[in-house]
Amino acid sequence: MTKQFSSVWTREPHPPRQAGLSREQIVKAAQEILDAEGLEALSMRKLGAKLNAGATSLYWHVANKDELLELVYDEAWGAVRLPDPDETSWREVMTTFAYSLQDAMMRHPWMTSLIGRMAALGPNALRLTDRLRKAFKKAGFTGIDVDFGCAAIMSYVLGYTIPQVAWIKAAGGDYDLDSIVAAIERAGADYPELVAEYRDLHSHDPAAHRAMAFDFGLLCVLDGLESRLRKGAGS
Amino acid sequence: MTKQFSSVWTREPHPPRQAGLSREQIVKAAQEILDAEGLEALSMRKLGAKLNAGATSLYWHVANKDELLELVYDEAWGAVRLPDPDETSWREVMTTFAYSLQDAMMRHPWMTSLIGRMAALGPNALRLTDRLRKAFKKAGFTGIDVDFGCAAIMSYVLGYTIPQVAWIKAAGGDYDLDSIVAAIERAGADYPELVAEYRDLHSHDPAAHRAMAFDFGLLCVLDGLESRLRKGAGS
DNA sequence: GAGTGGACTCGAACGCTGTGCGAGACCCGC
DNA sequence: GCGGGTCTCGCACAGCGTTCGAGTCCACTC
Repeated sequence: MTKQFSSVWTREPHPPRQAGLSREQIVKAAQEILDAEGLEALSMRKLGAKLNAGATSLYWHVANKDELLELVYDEAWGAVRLPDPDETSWREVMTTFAYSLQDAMMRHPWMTSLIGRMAALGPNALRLTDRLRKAFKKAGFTGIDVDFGCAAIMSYVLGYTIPQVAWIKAAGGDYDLDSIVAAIERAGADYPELVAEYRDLHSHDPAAHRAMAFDFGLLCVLDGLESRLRKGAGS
Repeated sequence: MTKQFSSVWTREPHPPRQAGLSREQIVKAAQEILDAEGLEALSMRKLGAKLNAGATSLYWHVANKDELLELVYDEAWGAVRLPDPDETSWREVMTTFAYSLQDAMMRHPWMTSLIGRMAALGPNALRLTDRLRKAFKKAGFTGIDVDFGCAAIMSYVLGYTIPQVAWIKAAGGDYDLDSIVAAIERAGADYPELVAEYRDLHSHDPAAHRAMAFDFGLLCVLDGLESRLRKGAGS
């Protein structure tokens, strides 16, 4: 940023405190650091510096780092889409939801580290579960089966994506297939068959393979849910 | 610890170096700390103290803390059971595997924090995936469906258990239902319906509910897999 | 205009972390 | 006795989250 001729003497009334610090601003900056550099790179000092503020100033707006993480975490949950079940078929709603959730986790890899550490109890997360439950009810599930259904599809998507993201991280962040395969080869000398199949598997487009594998399991879950729906048990 | 009359002069030949430090010993002690106090409580200094050694002595046997965590992590994977597919039905093998994996994660809650952070490439983890693949082949899956099947069941179990463990942690480690419900009530004032259902849901035995929900999703996945097996596609 | 009180910022400091470094201790084969 | 490899560890460094208390600024009231 080029500086005009202006100094302490000629500046406008309120330049340093430009609207001050706000909670939303802090959360937004934190998310940017997290997305760009990962969970371990986020420190209060760095975050303060990014906002042209002292590290300890943040503690006026946020109780501590954990609370800050909860805020960013819930913000990320807010990006997950779940179509209106009144306008779309049940399976389509769930499919869109599943892909949207996976997408959010891929775009914010730090989420996967938080899922195992703190419960998602923020307003966005609650809104999402509420809407997910409504979608299941709309589809015809009743009683405790609503819970079970929500848990089933949620579990699958999380469980598929979390290790996936861990692998991407382990490979250096850019899904470098060669290094993954190399690591497996180095570690798995005792299982030549497994190594060979892995190598064969990943010689094709990895993104396409990932999408197919995700879809396969998703269809399994949805088929399983649908057959239970048709049996119409309802605890 | 009370000290006998003994000093530098009267001690026996090799008292301090009592068999020295070993990698296995370190990993074992680390696992004990992790199980008892959680991931964040593990520090190199504390681990050294537990072994009556200096913190930096550990670095002779282990490259750094991350490598140490990989070792303990893989050790935990080694505890997961997968029955011999020659002696048991396919679905039973998978069910036992699923419950054993869930059990391992429940007993070592720190695992859930590591799954999203590092890939499971240790010998125990590789052996397990190798055996899982063999079980799927034995069941009749072929080609790429073997991978897809492994991913599907693995994903479901991980995805179900990881948030579950996070909730237990959030509730203070002892699955204190009241505090979970209270937290939801506090956070979810906008979704009275959801809160009411949660409260109703958890008023019964939580462990039983957890088992039922887990089983429900597991059956969905297994049914979905089985129907695909019968169709006998095989990419 | 002077004064007061709340909102907000921030530098210094504390106790903690992982880890590099170099000095030392111990034991074995010469 | 004497290297030399194996192993231990105290010191130090940079960084962390967080507390505390002093200080700045703004809006308001006399």
